Parts: sequence; C-alpha cells; structure tokens
Amino acid sequence: MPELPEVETTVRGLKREVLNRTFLDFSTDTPKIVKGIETQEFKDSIVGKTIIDVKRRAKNILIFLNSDSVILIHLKMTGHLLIGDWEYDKKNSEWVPLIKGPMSDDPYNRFVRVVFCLNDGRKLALCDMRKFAKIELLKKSEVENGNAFKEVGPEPLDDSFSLEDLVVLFKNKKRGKIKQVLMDQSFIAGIGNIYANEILFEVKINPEEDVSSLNENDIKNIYSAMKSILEKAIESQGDSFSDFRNIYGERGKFQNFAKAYGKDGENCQNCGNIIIKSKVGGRGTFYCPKCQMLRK
DNA sequence: CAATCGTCCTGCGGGC
DNA sequence: TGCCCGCAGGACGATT
Repeated sequence: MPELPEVETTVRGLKREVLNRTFLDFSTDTPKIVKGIETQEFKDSIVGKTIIDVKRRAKNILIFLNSDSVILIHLKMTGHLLIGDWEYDKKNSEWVPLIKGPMSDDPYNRFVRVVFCLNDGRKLALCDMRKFAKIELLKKSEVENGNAFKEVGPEPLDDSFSLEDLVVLFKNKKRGKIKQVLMDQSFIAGIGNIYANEILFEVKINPEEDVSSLNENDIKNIYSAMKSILEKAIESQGDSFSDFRNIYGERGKFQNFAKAYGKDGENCQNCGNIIIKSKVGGRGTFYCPKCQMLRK
C-alpha cells in the first residue's frame, strides 16, 4: 500500500523521467478511476499540455501542467505508476508490455488500467490490481492556495515541521488510539498501516494506547522515529512487501528492514517474544506484546 | 458530533 | 486438483 515513502519514490522517479514531456494521448479501460469529470473531458484537458512539475502532498501525486490544471493521482491500496511501452490487446482487453524485464516478468506490473502517451514515444501507465486508485483534475489555484488540501495535516518530513508542532498536534487531539491517530491524514500526512506499525514498534508504544496517556518523551521519540523510518524507507525506494513497484517496475527494499509489519509469529528483534497480529480500527496491526505493553 | 460501518475491487492463499 | 471463501485496506460517505 503506497504511503508517503512509496509516493515520494514515485514522484522522484517522475521528476527524473517525464518533466517537460507533453501528453499526446490518454486512454483507460477503467473510466471509473477518473473522478469528477468525464473521461473525454479529462483527455481533452491534458492532451497537448506539458508537464512542468511533479510534487507530492500527503499520499497524492501532483502533476503540474502548463495550463491552469494539475493532475492528482492517488494510488490507494494497490496502485503504482510505470514508465514504459505497451500496446492494447483488444481481444483480451489488456495492455501488453513491449519491453522485456520487470514490466513483463513481474505479475504485479500486469494490471495496467490507464495509459498516458508522452511525446518521447514512451507511456506513463497506472497499474492497479484492485482499481481503487483515483485520478482527478484540480485547478492550479486551489493547489497553490492550499484549499485543495486544507483538511490534510502537516508533512512529517518538512524541515519546518518541528517537535513542538507535533507536541501541539497531540495536545489538540484529546483522545484516540495512537495507531489510528498516526494514520489519520488530517492529523499528519502520509502515514499508513505499514509505517504506523513500524513507528510504534520503534518507540515501544502499544498501538491501542490512547494519545492522552503519551508523555513528552513519548512524543519526542515518535517525532524522531517517524522521521528516521520514513527517510530510511525513501532511501530504500519504498516497501514492496506486497505490490508496490517504482516507475521502472522494480521492487523497493524497505520490507527487508521492517521489524513489525507482516512479522506475526516471528521473534521480536528487541526481546525475542513472538510478534502478535491483531486488528485496530479494522486494520491489521503488528506489535510485540512485551516491548509494546499497554499501560495501565 | 465523533466513532463505527459499509463500499469500492480483485487476486491470492488457505482449507477442504 | 480445483473450487470457494475470506482477507488485504485508504479514503470517503452513510449511519448510529
């Protein structure tokens, strides 16, 4: 599930590959992915336009055009973007990769739903097994004046995001289970299930601990663990425990460093106890019951 | 009004 | 071997 590090990996890849390219065509066999606008109107709005910048806000990819529009792509659960070349096989209703390598070999790169044709002969594809991803067209003005993301919390990796800012956020948050709060995009941007589990393992706090019981030292630990884990994950090109791939169709490596997510039944790296899997807010939750004991 | 529930969607893996 | 069912869960709308 693409979270801040995976989306950042994608955005950095796009900045390297598609800046100053112009869209020549657009097509999808899953029109529901394009929200709030007819597919044809979306196509008309972007064809002939050039990509002048690519940015990330929370888990959203923002593609700035040389017009008053910005393309927003949210990868949701199983989406990722790919750069390559495909041709549509009408008989089987699927895009077939024309370039050998991970695009043709890795089954997780098989679910191409949306294709943007670029003026360098390559294509930008949205691959999404479960079709949860969404594409929207925003007004550049609403992105630049912040209205598009007024409900979204601060970016944890911004230089301007200080420990004091996090202390204030927790002070204003009266109650709630810490894991759900970390995953709440209106509290802080970009953290999803994998990194919430990893951060809480690192700081030895139980996922169900209420935020009202956190002390100053806990918040300080969360602040530094949040930054270091997200940075480590970006450096690792994201987490490919499951289906995420970078724009070249390659796996990230953060799953090799994960200590909690998907580790149920394994020994805790701190104390040797067995890592437990439970559910918090309906989401799979992994923790060490000894290191991350619930306070009473 | 905040918390919880249902929805979207499909491939995969466990169980029989 | 093959089929069926449950599970994975981000974000949002509906409901309690």
